[in-house]
Amino acid sequence: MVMTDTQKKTIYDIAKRAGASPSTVSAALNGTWKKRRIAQATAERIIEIAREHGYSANLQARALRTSRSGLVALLMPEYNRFFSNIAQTFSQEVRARNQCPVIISTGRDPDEERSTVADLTSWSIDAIFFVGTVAPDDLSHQCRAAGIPHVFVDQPCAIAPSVVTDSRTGARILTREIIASMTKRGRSFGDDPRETVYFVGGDRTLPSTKNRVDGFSEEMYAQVGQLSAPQILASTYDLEAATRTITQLYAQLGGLPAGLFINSDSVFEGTLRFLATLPEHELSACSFGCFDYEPFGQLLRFPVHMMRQRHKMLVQRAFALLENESPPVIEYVQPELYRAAD
Amino acid sequence: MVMTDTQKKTIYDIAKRAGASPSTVSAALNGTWKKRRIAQATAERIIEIAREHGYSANLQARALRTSRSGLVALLMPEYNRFFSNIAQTFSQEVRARNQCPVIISTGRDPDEERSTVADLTSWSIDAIFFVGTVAPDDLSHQCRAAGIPHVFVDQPCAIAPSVVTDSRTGARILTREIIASMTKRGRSFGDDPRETVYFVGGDRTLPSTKNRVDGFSEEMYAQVGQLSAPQILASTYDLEAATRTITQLYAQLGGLPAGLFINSDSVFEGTLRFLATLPEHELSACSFGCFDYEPFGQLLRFPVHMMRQRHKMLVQRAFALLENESPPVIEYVQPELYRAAD
DNA sequence: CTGTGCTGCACAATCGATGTTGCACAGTAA
DNA sequence: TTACTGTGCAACATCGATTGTGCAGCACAG
Repeated sequence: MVMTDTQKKTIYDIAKRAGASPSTVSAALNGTWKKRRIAQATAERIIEIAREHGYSANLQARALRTSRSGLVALLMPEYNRFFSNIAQTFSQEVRARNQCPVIISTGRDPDEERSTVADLTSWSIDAIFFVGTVAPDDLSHQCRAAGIPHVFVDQPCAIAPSVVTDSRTGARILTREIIASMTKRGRSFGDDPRETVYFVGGDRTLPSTKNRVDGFSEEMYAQVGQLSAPQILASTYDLEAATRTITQLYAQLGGLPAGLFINSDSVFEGTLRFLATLPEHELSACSFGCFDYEPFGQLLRFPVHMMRQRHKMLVQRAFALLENESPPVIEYVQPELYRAAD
Repeated sequence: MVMTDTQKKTIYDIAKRAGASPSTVSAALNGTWKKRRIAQATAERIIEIAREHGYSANLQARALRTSRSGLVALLMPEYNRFFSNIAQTFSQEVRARNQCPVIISTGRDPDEERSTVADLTSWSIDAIFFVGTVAPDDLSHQCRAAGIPHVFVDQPCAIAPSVVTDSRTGARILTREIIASMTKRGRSFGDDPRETVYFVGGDRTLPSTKNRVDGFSEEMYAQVGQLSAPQILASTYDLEAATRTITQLYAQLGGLPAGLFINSDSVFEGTLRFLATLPEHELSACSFGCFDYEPFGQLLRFPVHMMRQRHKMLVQRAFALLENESPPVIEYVQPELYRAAD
């Protein structure tokens, strides 16, 4: 292991040391030497010399020449627990393929998303994973124009392969659980606006929230036969907004409702900031469900049912779609119910 | 906005359209046209044409030529809450500088770290931020050999600029809070091994844990005048291991101790998996402190004091050190105490 | 009319890796 | 000996942007 100098090593340096030509060195090092009819002995000698000199290829040069960068990008809105899990899995999968993960959060800003994709195309990115993006179709067009394979996770796109959680079914199941929990607490649906379940958080203009609202509504109709518009308070995923929403709801109803369907991790956190100020008995009279899994949710002062999205499966299926050059399809992954001890 | 074809545009294409030479186009587009004595009219015409044609530079080519990539990397162990916060801030800061963040988790594996840095050097990375890495000195040498500016966050390095939380002071303060909480609960230190505080989780071979153990020990000595070796159970940050540790401790003591110093987010989660199985009165008899901030910790069935690390400050100070080409120094950032309502 | 200086730009080398083409040489068949 | 087939490798063009250098053309002084 002789590090003669700390300078960059190129195939030209190695070629000189090995008494060979740069093209031979290149072939030896990237394994194409057999195709190129380089003698095995020559190849091995070159590889050994490269190792000794700590050679590592200049990836910009390679990418420029081959127009493939070995970079795979993940665009996500923010680093909350769900997206971080996705990022973690993504990172592992990419590295397992000997590529380099590039993870970027765009804060749910469509312009930011557009310009990020533009940046990435300048990098000859090999593929892009979009997670929870705001304007999928635009992004897909951008990628298509640049010839970049891409896939959508957690938010479907009509014109590109997508893998999403089956939010509608998941929401039905979670709603059913909340209602069952209410019944156990001896609460029943009535004319008092407090005696029902409220849906809090998320953005109805986005498919995932829309599907959860649909699932929630369907189950409410099926079980209770009634649902009023004000029961659904879904305009944003913002944490602070969630705090305001629940605060207002509490003021308006003169207390907590009988049940709360909490849409997402961040909404959960925002809601809890208000709930933390309430006395124990008010909390234990309400039935909670959260569409996202938060481990700490198991240890709150009150039970919370949770829908866990299977991030590993989502990402792995997304890779599969990419690698099979899938046409635009939407693949659904079922979430898992975590049932709290009531 | 005429998109004649979806193919890649190069400065050569633009040059042809503008009736200029590629070098002139290059100068016009990257703002050096004044230096190169290009007429303002020419520059503006070229810029306009480039915009019309949706030109965007091939960054590989630029990086190859200039040997600066515009990529800034962050290496971190995993995506827990603390590191995700760091990643979020990092991402914003990098993009604010018109560069591209590359975030990679290496799972606390030193080999993984080494090979990742090797990969990154092949990308002519402009700078690397190391967060919570296992073997800082090796990594620093690697970077130095490749001429890559770098900085350590949350884990100091003797031979490179570092920004870390003042863990020792933080641990003293948190320990003091736990002891105060015990006193409120009417528990005092005695011969019964349950009547004291235990330190759980982390890796004593790592500086941050070591400093927290030191702070913990100092405060225990100062306040109680006694401390026994078995009180410190710090061998890993692993979540499952934390569950096992607390389970064993409980079995061994025949119950919870009077106080628990929980080292880090992930250890908190692991510990809670066991604590969740205990009855309320056992939990409320114990005083908890966690060295990390977890918002959900405010809403558990029992109070938990927490030390919040200031991730934004950590990252911003790290950028400052990098940009000033700081010599090897260790900069300390004070964490903030979140005091639970006992 | 020659020389000097400035303006405005084009030319060409360069970064490092890739892959196509082609050449020298050895071996074999005719 | 000649022609032909393979083998093993080197030369060279190429990817697209940057940058040092050079050279027209013009104005103006001498």
